[in-house]
This record gives sequence, structure tokens and C-alpha cells, in this order.
Amino acid sequence: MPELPEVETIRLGLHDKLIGQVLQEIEILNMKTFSGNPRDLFGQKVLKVWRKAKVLGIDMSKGLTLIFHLKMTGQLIYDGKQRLSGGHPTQDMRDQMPNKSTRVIFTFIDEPRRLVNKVYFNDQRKFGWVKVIPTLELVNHAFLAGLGPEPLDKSFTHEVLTQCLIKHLNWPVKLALMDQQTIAGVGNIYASEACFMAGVDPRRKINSLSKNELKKLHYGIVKSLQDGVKYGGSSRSHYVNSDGQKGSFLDYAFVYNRDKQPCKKCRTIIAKTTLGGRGTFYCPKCQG
DNA sequence: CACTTGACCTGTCCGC
DNA sequence: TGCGGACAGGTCAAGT
Repeated sequence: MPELPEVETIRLGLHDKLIGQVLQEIEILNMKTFSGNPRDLFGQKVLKVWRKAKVLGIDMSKGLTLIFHLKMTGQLIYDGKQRLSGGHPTQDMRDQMPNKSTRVIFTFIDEPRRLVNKVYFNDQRKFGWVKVIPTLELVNHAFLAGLGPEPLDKSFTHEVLTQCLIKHLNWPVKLALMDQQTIAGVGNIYASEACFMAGVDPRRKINSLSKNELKKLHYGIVKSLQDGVKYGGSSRSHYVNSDGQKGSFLDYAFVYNRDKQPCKKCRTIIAKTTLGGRGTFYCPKCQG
């Protein structure tokens, strides 16, 4: 999925649009995608749209929350009925919703404006999920409860990073960064980018890192994720924001998906290897 | 126990 | 043009 910056971009988009709207209907096109009773939410108002790691949550009035995991190919696209006239009449994917990867359709009512709006949960590979759970039970939810620290929180210092990496001293750096119990929200793209920004080979073991390299790794994690948010996320194939638009982070990426191309810093050819079964990119010179 | 591989799905791309 | 295999922003479960 979408990693932290992509989910955060979606959250920012949906928050502005959905607050105060009333959920009127949920159409479930793929049963395995949805768990919980959709009817429990009908007539409830959206209070808050939040994110924790790669999970997006929508708190509803009366104590229930919708949580979403987009996994590899999930999308959440908002289709407001207000149409811009005279703008750019280019192909807008919102005009083609629902499509064959639409799994759940949410209908919201904007009562003051008397508008009906839709949110489409699309997911080509059907790995993603949506659940209804009581807001008070979020703290006990199996996935959320075990998450490591949020790397974009102010409290995520290099000391905190060092502390949470201690439990995986023999792991390759990139695998430790991708472990959600260690650090929350880093996935395959930003793990490679963070290692590049730190000047650290992703295959190095945690216990081989110097104090200074741990500091640089902290910088790399925070900087790559911040840049991810700044550029609206990474769209290798599926990711789009809540307006159906792709993100541009990969235009600025140093290594991800750039094997056989020259390093943007030293012109050395970027290499690709496999770690934990996932494609891993690095510059043999900058990260040597 | 730690570590690796497969499963979950659908689609695209690349080589033969 | 067809067909097979590898691969794709993630996470779990089973196997070694």
C-alpha cells in the first residue's frame, strides 16, 4: 500500500471533505473486504479522520470507528457532487467510479448543502480491508496495539530510534525499518530511500551501525517520509490521493525503482537486490 | 527460536 | 500474438 506518506496524503484530503457529513449508505461489492455491521453506522456523523502508521480511521458519532488498511493497491477516492465548471475537462477518474476494482462504496450526505457525496474504496488485489469497531476498542486492536513509534512525531528522536532498533541487532537495516512493530509506517519505498539518505547499505546489520550512522538513519527516515508527504506520495502504479491524483515523490526518489540508472549524487549505477523477498535499491558508492 | 517462503489476489510487463 | 514467469506501496501463517 500506500505507506505512511500516501495514507497521510489521503487523510489530509478526506479530513477537510468529510468532517460533519452523515453516512447514509454502504454498498459492499466484495464481502471479504468488509467486516462489522455497516448498518450500525447509518445516520452517524463524521467526527475525525486520523492515521496511525498505514491505517486510516474515521471516527463516527455514537462511538464507532471505521478503520481501513489499503495494503498494496487500495485507494480511497472522494467524489463530491459539486462539479467545477470551465476548469480542466480532462479525464477525471472520479467520473469513472465505480470501476472493476471498487470493493466498497460509502454514501455521505452534506446536510447543510443538501449534497450527496461518495467515497470509493478500490483495491485491485483485494488485500485491503475495512472494519467497523467501537472507538474504545481501538487500543486493543491486534494490528494497532503492536505498532512502534510514529516517525513523524516530535518525540521520535534518534535516541528513540536507537532504542527500538535494539531488539533486532542481527537484522539488515532495511528489514528493521520495515517492521511495523519497530517503527510504524515505513514500507518498501521509503525504507530504501531512508537508507540512501543515511548513506547506509540496506543489507548492513543493525549492530554494525555507528552512533553517527544511527543519527543519519534517523535523519533519512524522517526526511524521506516528510518529502513523501510534501510531494503527495509515491505512485508507482496504483496509488492516488482522495481526489484521484497521483503523487510525485518518485520523481525525486534517489534509488527506488532506479536500478540501472545513474545515482543522482555520484552517477554510479544504482543496484537492485532482494531483502526479505522485496526489491531493494541502493547506490554501491554512496552507500558503500 | 529465528529465519525464509508461500498465501492472499489481480494485473502488467518482458522474454521466448 | 500467445504463453509462462517474475514482479508489484503489505501482512500473516506455515514451513524449515
